[in-house]
Amino acid sequence: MSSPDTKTKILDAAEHLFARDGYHATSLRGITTAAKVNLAAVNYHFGSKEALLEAVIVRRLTPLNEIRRGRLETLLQKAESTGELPACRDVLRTFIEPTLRLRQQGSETEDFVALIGRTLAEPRGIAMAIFMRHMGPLIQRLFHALSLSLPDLSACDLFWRLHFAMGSLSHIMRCHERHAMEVLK
Amino acid sequence: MSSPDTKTKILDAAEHLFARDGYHATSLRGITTAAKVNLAAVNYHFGSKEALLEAVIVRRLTPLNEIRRGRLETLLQKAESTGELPACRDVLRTFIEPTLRLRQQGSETEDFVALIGRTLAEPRGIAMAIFMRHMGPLIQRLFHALSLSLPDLSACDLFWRLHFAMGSLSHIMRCHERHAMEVLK
DNA sequence: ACATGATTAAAACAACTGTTTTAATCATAC
DNA sequence: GTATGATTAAAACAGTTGTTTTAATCATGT
Repeated sequence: MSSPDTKTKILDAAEHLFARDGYHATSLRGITTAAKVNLAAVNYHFGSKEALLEAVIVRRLTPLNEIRRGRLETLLQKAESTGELPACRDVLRTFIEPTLRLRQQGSETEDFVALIGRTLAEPRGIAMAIFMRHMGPLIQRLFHALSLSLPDLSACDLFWRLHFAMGSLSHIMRCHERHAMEVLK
Repeated sequence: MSSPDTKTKILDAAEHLFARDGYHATSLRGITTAAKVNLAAVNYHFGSKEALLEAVIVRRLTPLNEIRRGRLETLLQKAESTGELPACRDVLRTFIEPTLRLRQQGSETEDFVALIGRTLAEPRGIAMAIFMRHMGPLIQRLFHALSLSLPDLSACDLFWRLHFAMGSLSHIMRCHERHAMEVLK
């Protein structure tokens, strides 16, 4: 059990503290001491505090989005081949289930889920800009799939429904309890 | 139109900036320059930054809770006098409607609503401690009223339902329409 | 007009912030 | 072993933070 390398130690500590206290309330010194790492290591390996936040988010968001995109595309292909409309419920599942499954994998990823939930709750924060930069295309694809599954719904109405669904998801993500899965069901 | 006094100017500016950027991302210098007031005025009138946050919250939360408590008690009395159970929907109304009505009153109170919504989304933040200090008794009373309206529900289940209802309310409070559009592009 | 207390103004305070710099240490290849 | 580049360590940097201090100004009552 060799100690993980500096970069990972920083990412883990930052993920935990950003999720617990928020970006601005967390200092680099707090992160580096928690990670048992020299202060300058953050700027050496990541460049800046904001770049560290982006690295924390990207580390887990990229593979997560890959899973979501894969499930969404197969669902769309299946719908197209059978000529039927994709079910709205199934479309949302491709997005939400991988997220909640991530939390069950361990307490590390639990911090990440809480961080994202927190990010969604701060519309104009730094984290939100980073988040949207890596979520934009997938959200557009999700919106497209939903508009297929609900052809009679206006784009405006669909926007608001998706908006509220995201609000509920962010709430579930912030409050990590086992009941979350049952609620979706 | 005489300019409002220093205390009010500070409260207004702080309310706006706390709601927009969050507690930690807002500096006293940012507040005092926005309020066109000397820097030391904050510590003179309020004592500290945290006490200012509490004053910002209390200013609107106290009268709001007074309305909520009044509506809740009259509802409970009416139920007791008629011997019927209070309707769950009506109980929640006493809590939620005054909140949403506050937002319609103007852009000032809109900031406050956003601030509270933001507070509810940060479970362990400074604002949450202040918030709960002034909400505790009323929430207990609300929980009691809800347990009356849903007598067959276990306390545990009721807790979780109320928990999710609060999550939805906080989401609604956080997102005025203009912010919402940006989030989902 | 004057005295008294409340308020404002400007400056300084120490502590902390993210970042940079400079040296020391490490690993690795020759 | 020695040279080379990557990593770590310690210190210093300039800027900002919340808070205090000191003096000036204001308002108010007699």
